[in-house]
Amino acid sequence: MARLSDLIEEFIKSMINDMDGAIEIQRNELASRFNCVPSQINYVISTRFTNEKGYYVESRRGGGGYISIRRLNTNSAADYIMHIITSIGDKISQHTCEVFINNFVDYNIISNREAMLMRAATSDKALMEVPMDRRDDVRAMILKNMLTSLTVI
Amino acid sequence: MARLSDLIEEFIKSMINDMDGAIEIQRNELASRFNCVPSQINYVISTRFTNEKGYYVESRRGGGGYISIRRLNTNSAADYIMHIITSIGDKISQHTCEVFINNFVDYNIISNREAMLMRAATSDKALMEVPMDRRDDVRAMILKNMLTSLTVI
DNA sequence: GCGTTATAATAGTCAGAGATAGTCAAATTG
DNA sequence: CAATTTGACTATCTCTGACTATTATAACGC
Repeated sequence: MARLSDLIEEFIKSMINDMDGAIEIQRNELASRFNCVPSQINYVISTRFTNEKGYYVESRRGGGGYISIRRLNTNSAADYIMHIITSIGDKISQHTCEVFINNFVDYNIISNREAMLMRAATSDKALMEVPMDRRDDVRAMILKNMLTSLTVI
Repeated sequence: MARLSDLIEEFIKSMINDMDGAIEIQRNELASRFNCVPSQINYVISTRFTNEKGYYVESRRGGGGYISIRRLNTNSAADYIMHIITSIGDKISQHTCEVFINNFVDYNIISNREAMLMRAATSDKALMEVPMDRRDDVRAMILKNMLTSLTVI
């Protein structure tokens, strides 16, 4: 049986996605949407939207009160990636490409496995079929495309 | 006379088969189906669904709790990938490529993020710089290279 | 008008009840 | 004896509700 807390968590997360990383909700409104007591919302927030999980929560009581939830890091990771994408020109060598990829691993933006996939896709070995003088162009496109896919979440 | 534990083991295994390698059960429900105490389920799991025997078990207590059992792909994942690699010819269309990638996700061989990276690297968009009549060759090489990298880990 | 005091509208806390699963050792079986 | 079965006790997660805390706004007294 699906837990109510999980449903609420999902709902909030998709709201956050829709709203580009930050939302402001009203506890009672959300509770009544899910037919639960308001304190259940606190439970969900305190167990699922913690700091360690990358969220920052603020709230205010009284008339016009609210709970705001912001997703941390994710956006700055996306920003960082976007920055790198724009800094990559029309061409990139295999070596420079690897430097970038290693940086992403260092910054915890991608996992080791993901790094291996990216290296594999941009290696000279993979681009053997492409004439040498066009390889760095193709590589740049592939790398940019992969990076862009990461910013979509 | 067949021991109860063996019956439960068989039951779980056939469920896993029916469900393509992964199930989620409720301890109490299963116990009452076999008219035994709940802890018997733990016994069966700890003696028959161990890591060495190729299973991965997770559980959660509390309301809506569950026990999930997954059959590991261990070496067969690498075997499966190698098999796919050899079955990919010198050319592959974007569409066929995506079918493969989606299958890998379904078989838990790659994560969703990894799938996105692979799609991004093999899309026509990424290969724009490559002349149309060479694209499927380059794509095949990139895909094979990425797949090979996965077997190394 | 201005400061003070209710009132209403929020959100927070915490402890207890309910719903699961885990552990371990004694009893049983074959 | 080794494997299985059982059950009492424990651990963990979820849900609920009573009580508390905070804030905005309206009402009041001067």
